[in-house]
Amino acid sequence: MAELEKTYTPAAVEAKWYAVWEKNRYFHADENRTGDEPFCIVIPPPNVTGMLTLGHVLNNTIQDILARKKRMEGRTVLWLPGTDHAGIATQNVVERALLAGEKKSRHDLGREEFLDRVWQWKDKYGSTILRQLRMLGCSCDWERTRFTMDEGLSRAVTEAFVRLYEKGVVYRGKYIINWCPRCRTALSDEENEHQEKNGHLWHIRYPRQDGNGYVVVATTRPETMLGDTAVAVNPADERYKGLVGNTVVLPLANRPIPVIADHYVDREFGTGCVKVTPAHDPNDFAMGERHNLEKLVVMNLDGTMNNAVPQKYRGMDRFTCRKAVVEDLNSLGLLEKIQDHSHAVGHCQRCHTVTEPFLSMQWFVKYDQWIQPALAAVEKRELRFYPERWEKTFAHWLENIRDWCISRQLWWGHRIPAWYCVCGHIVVARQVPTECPACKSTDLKQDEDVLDTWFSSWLWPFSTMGWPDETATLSKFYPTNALVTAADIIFFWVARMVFAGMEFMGKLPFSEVFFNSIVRDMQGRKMSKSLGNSPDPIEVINTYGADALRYTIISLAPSGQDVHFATEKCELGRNFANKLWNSARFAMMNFKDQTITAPQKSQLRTEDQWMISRFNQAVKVISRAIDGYDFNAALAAAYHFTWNELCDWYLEFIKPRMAEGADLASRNAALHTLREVLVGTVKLLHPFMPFITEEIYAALREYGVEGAEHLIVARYPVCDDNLIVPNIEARMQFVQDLVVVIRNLRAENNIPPGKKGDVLISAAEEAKQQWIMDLETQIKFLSKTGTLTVTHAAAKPAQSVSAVIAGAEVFLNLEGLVDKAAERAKIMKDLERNDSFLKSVEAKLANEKFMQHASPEVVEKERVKLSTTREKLEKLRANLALFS
RNA sequence: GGGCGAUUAGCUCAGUUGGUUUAGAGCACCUGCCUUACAAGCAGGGGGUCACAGGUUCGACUCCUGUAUCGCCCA
Repeated sequence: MAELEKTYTPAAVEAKWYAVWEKNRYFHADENRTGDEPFCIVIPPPNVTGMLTLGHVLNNTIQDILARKKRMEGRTVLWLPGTDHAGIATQNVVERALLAGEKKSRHDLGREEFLDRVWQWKDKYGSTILRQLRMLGCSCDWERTRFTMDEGLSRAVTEAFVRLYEKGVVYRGKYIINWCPRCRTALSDEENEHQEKNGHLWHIRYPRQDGNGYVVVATTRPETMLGDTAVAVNPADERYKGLVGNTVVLPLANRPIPVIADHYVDREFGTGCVKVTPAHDPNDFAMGERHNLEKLVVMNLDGTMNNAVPQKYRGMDRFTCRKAVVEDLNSLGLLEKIQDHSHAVGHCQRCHTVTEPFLSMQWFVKYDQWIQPALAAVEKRELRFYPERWEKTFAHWLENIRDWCISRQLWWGHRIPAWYCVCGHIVVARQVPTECPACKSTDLKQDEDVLDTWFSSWLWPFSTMGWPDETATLSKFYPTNALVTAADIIFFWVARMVFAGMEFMGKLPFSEVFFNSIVRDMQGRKMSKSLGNSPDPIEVINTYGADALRYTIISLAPSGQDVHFATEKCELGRNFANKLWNSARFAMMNFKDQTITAPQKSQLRTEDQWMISRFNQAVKVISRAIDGYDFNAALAAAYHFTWNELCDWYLEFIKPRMAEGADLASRNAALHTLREVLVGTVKLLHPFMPFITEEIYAALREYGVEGAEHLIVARYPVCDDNLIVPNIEARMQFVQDLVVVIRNLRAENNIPPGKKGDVLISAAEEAKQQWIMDLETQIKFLSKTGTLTVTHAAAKPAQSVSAVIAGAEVFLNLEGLVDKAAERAKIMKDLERNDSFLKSVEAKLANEKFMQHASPEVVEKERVKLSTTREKLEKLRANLALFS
């Protein structure tokens, strides 16, 4: 028979059970199973180069909680795992390693050789994070692990691209994009992160060509003036009425440029007169289109100035050039003033270099056709977000997006399936074309660029299931049920998956999206490598156990708020695991002495019925909370049930029935109740703490527990409302109050722990007297009482202290040790408290408006308060009299 | 500049349609306990004018308006 160690040690237990689960293929979702309701989640694929972070721990623990609960409810659960090739990030990592190791750049190796190296890297480190997820206990269907650059998923990417190109949704064009001069690639608007920077606003004089003075323009980026092709004012601006149509001479470059009028110009900004640089600013680009301005690119791809600028500035870095331009303008007397100015500057999400708006030929995805359907889906509640407020953010973004720039000047990624013919024709095709359909030439060159990583991720919910083929997996599991992710990728990923799902599958990819918290340190700072405030989850698991980490991070994560995490906090989880462990240990120490049989209902004592009632209540609360994505509340309820109700009260209550010589039928009833509730408890806790619960379940099975061999596939408890008995709960509550009040009296009067007390209880109601007698032994045991006397209406014995609860008065005999002054002070305090409470209740009931407006239930509650408080006060006054 | 969130005990947070609350929990703190499940524990205790100012209401931590501080998102 199983015997448990005194403290729970996670390491061996965790490895053992994970192996058992995998061996039994419990994680595997059978796409051919019929007659059940499937449940599916796709993992937000971590970067293939990544290591597990606490953010992953939280995100995946939540997914595992859902997966395990639904699995225990008998559904076929598919939690589909995999990794993302993370174009820029991965390429950067390998490039850095290459530079550090062999002092070579990717260009030294060449495209093919470099890609070989990336694949080698992926093969070597790519499964690290998936292995780490196993250590966390994640019940993913590993047999279906996918990678965004797999053959199948690559085929899906090509298919999506070609279809959208054929519909005109994917197009190629020359527009302003965000350019990272360090990564030397275009970025999407989402990858361009705005940061508030303290900069300057330079006011520059542009002399009029007619020699009639000058106009003053204000700019935050003076170096771009070298690419100006106009100056613009608002047509309604009286100050510049006569200026429009004139020509000014662009300083330094000495080029004549026109003054134009455009409604876009903000009269309030700077001087109300702006420089126009169509090749280096999105708004100026639009103006350039409207006015047919030349679009003059003045920079190279690395952020240095190109040959379109005067000799002096060529080859200068853009920021060096900014200084030079300002100095030169100043020495020419053309710098009117410099103002401090704070503004948002775009930075590369990956390397944090300041990005440059840049005119460039790129591939784009048109968003228009999906915006209204996506908004409608949210509107109609077909797509729900938790917490709900993200729906607003989502809608706001949808209403303000620009087309998606999807081409990247990288090597690592899906190469764009477009070929250019010498004749100028573009072939977009699923297969490598052999000849140009226009001119039959075989001289075709494939586009050098790759696609944005998100162009593969947005297909994830169905590309992982075999799309574009019509597979059994797709038909069973698509659409998925829930998506659990971090809110920082709501635009990158969530929104685009919604688009792709509608476009390619004709159905939303999921109906519910839960956004988990961001994990921060105790000071509220984001976890980061450079701050060194980011604990390694694997070390945490090794120290405290995976269950403890899972427990801790869920209990710390309030829904909708950030988590403040510190490694030591895992003591929470470890302590709870140990508590659970010991409750099982206690149970089994008693199980081994007696064969447990199902008791008659009449053999169940009050505390047994109470425990069953509380358990069913817990089932209801916990199950609902999980289904409502309120994991924090679910776990708090599970904690409270396990620790405070099962351990603190029930286990203590039945101890007298465990003693030698106790009635065996009663003992059996307690053991049976305990066993069933304990099994139920580990079932409730299994989604949160899979390992320890599986271990306890295995041990319990040796004492006659029926059901599945392993907890992971056992049936999740269902609340039986008939077993929730308010009368039993009220009875127990009364007895608990009694025990607490006696303990208080003992503590207040410094009764030594070893000394038993004599207690007299006065209870007017017959029923309450019976409640007490029914549980006399337990009350005595828990309150260290020697003799317990219950009467209808007792006068306070001399040399005793007293306390009043609803429905009873308790006297503890002190054998002449009463400290009269202290006792009086205590009673006075109690009197005052109750008296002020009584007054507030009386005031309410005397208030006509309250009686008019308040519901009958509320009024009744107040009446009950009134009578119980009056009764208490009466007793307290009587007792006080005895001490004066 | 626009939007969203937060502000409750020393710390981290609950408080779900306004009245079961004289505002709760965990940690920390204080007192007493190795009571044969657990000292990673047990029993008891102290500690909060619910950020501030108005308003609605018979009644506000809860609803409304404004202010302050902090954080996030978007431009």
